[in-house]
Amino acid sequence: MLMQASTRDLLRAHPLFVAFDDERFERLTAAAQLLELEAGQLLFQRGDPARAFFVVMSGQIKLFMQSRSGDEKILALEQPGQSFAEAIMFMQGPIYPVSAAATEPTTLVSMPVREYMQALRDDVDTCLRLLGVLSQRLHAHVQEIEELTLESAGNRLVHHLLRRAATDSQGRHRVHLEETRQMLAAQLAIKPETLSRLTRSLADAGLIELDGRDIVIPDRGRLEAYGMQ
Amino acid sequence: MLMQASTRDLLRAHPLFVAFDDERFERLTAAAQLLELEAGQLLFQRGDPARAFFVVMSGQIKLFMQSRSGDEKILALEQPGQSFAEAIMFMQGPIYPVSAAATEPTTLVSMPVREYMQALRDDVDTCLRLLGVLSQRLHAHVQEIEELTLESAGNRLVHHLLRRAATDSQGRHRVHLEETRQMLAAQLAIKPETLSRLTRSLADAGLIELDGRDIVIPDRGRLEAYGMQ
DNA sequence: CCGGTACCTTGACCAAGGTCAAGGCCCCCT
DNA sequence: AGGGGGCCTTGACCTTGGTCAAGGTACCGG
Repeated sequence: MLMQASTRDLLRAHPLFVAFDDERFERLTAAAQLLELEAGQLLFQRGDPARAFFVVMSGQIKLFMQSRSGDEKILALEQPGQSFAEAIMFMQGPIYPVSAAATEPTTLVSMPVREYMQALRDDVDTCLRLLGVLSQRLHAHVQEIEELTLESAGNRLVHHLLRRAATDSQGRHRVHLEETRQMLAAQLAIKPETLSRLTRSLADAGLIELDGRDIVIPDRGRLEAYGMQ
Repeated sequence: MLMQASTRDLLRAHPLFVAFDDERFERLTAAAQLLELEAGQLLFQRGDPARAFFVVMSGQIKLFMQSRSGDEKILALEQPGQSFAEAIMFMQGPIYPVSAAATEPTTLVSMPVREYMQALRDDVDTCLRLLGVLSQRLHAHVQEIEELTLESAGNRLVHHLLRRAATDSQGRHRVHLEETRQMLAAQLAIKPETLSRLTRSLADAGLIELDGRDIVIPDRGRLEAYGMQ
């Protein structure tokens, strides 16, 4: 694999590679491939035979599923430094269970399962890290199931905003939306129209302020209280 | 831990223990505890500090979550031979993310995380099996998220029935419900009233036949076709 | 055999969120 | 500056599934 130093460093620091010794890391990068995707390009589709997992180097990957009628649910947006589809290594029928596409020009490393599994067998430390990664993902999914079944669309939006909020230069809580509203709706499993109505009613109640691609939270405590009922 | 031979055999054969050598297995069973729960008894609650995971020996454990208003969603029903809550071993804040209760008189083995983790560190084979277990669970959850967001309640019921259907003595596809209708509803994340209406309309359409605690599927292909739209 | 209790079913009504259609806004492109 | 396209918003209406209340049914203990 041809690789810039920055790419190599990002991969080297990843939990699934950091514990390997240099020799094994070299062997793995030699087996890996560097992929470049254009905005919108499909990486794999649900049902495709799975022979590799991936680490994002730059750009963004959308993991999603589609209903027969074309509705889309976004399971995750993977950012630089994050890996995805590692779990397919341990499945009996190695098939991607969801689809993946780039949302913008994206570079990623494709790591073949065969080679990585060989390395894993000799490295308990990396096994344990991988267990940590999968456990975290499992927990996130359990939480998502909980919200989907027990919370209203409005509460899901509020929790999502609170989770993503960062403190800006003026010390205010703020969510910067890189993605379109449609994509945010697809993450929350609602329609864009509903998202629009929900943000409006939160704004009308003074719980959030809309500022272009940003959403400002003037009083975090008040929004949290609202999300609790 | 006091243990009958049958209990010991069931544990010995479990994926998370089968690969250990006898000495290590002895040390682990010595550290484990055998628990007896009555029907309805709570094992742990969401948020409790997590210091052990569990293997069901007999009976049944319900993993569930509750909304503030008391609605219940059942995440899984764990049967004899199945383990649960292993993932808490690898979480930063070791806390159970869901609640667990026995649905009937139940015996289970409580395995302390500390001891098991030590054993894991020396046994790549078991690490890999554990990765397999978690991957499968992850996949199941992804599928559940997909059904919750992209399928109607009716389709979820149909898929659930098709997944559980076994061939009976007359060669007919049949689902035997050990649980109450309310519990089935809580697994599907719908209300008992809705479940009742859905089974009725499937029965009226001749797609299923109700037979006490059993549901018979006279024509599997026809039900599958229905579930596809 | 009777009565109680919990579970299940049914009906009438309601609410959350989806659908469809129209219009507005923003941004890019020339 | 003008025009076009995609995105977002809004409004009117509809559908799905939930809510509430009233029976019905099955099983259990006496």
